[in-house]
Amino acid sequence: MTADSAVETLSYPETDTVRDLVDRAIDRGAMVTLFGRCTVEYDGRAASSLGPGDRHVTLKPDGAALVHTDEGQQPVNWQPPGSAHSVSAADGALELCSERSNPDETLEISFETVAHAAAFDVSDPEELAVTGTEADLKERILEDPDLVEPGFTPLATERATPAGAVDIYGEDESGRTVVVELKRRRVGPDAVGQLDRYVDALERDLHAGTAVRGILVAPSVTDRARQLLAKKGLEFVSLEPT
Amino acid sequence: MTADSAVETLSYPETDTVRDLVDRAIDRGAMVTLFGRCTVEYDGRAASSLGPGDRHVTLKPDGAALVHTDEGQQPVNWQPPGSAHSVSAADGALELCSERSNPDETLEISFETVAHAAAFDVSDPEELAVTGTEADLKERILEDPDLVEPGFTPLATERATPAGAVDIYGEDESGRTVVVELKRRRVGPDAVGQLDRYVDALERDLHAGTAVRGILVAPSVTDRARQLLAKKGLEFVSLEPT
DNA sequence: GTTTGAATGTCGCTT
DNA sequence: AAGCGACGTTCAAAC
Repeated sequence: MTADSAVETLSYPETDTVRDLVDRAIDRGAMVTLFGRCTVEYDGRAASSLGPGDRHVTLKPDGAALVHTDEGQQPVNWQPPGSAHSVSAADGALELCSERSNPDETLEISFETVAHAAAFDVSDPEELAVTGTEADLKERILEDPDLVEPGFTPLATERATPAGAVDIYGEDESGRTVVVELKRRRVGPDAVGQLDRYVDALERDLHAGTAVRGILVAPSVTDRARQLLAKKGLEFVSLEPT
Repeated sequence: MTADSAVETLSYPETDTVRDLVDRAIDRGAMVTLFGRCTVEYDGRAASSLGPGDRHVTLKPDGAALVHTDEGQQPVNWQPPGSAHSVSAADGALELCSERSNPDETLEISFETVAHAAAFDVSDPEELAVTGTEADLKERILEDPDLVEPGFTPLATERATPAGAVDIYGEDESGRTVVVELKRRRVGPDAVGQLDRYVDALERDLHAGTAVRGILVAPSVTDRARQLLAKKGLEFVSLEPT
């Protein structure tokens, strides 16, 4: 791939010209970006309408489409990967359409003016390596179970219960069954509910009369979550991710 | 704004040239996009490392930063709005840095090659109008409460309880208190837990002995959620958003 | 394909 | 600032 072939750009192009560029780029699996004044209509899981304004549009070769304004981390409109992009020129306006099924969703972008268009031939062999996730926290506890409490012995991870898979399943110093739910950050009531369902499911699953301890491991909890923990007879251990 | 001033672009620029363009664009509140071979390091709530590859980078005037590969709807790396962008040229490589505090987070992008750079002056006065949301579902039920059940009378929305605000609070035909939790799509156990907390909180809040009915309104429920509903003595009404 | 829960979730609203 | 819940959440893994 030569430098010249990797990027194709147009500034304030004729509609037919940019249509051709976009069409060819989609065909060869390039990434397309457009900037200009446009309107956007979406219909699918919900429906939305966006009046005229300057936006940045990205069409990815995997079928994803993104419409970004000058504000916000999230696109104002989008289409998920797997959608089919198409382009046309009607009445001097550039029209982009991205459709998918299951669920049926359509995104239509109509450009009044295209200020800039570009096609990029992308090559990205690298995987993102993330640390500091819940999975990391789990590994840390498995290496040093005393972080939960002295004498804690992990017996299984992702142990199945009727209420779903438990993060860490084990027993305490005196042999009582312990369920540990991990969260990498401060938790609210939802996580307590999750832990409670696991404890409940295990108490039913095991022999009657078996008391199961539930321990929530997280950096901290909200007030409501703390109350809910107390009410449910569950415990909390404060532990920061590395 | 003239057509010529709205967009500035460079293809395979010298490092110093693109640094100046980016610097000026950040200063004047323009949106910047770059495409080229780069590495990305993030450190903050988590930490990540991304080896060399072709990516598309966006710097927004509100402080958001986005790094997109050729795949996926979500950026591979990013920085939220409110971050401070800076650019420098070191050893012939273009370096972008986006930092924020609270929490402290840093995103560093190092370009081996910049294939394309652009600065866009954005103007977007329009608000996005979305329909088909939970708020729409609520309005629909308030207009026609029989959708929940014949004889249902809404008394309040967002009624405060110790467990949070209830979507719709009302009473049934026979005067029993009813709590309605709305979901615009198929729900899992979390929504049942939420409804249960509201019912529980209201039964404590009202005079002792007052039975409170809890009704989950959603298109459908998962198996686990249905079991949890039954166990908690809660009800379910199937209702699709328009 | 459905279900489940994590996420650097993000976003908006209320306290 | 913190808490809480919605979101066209998206995403990946398990079933």
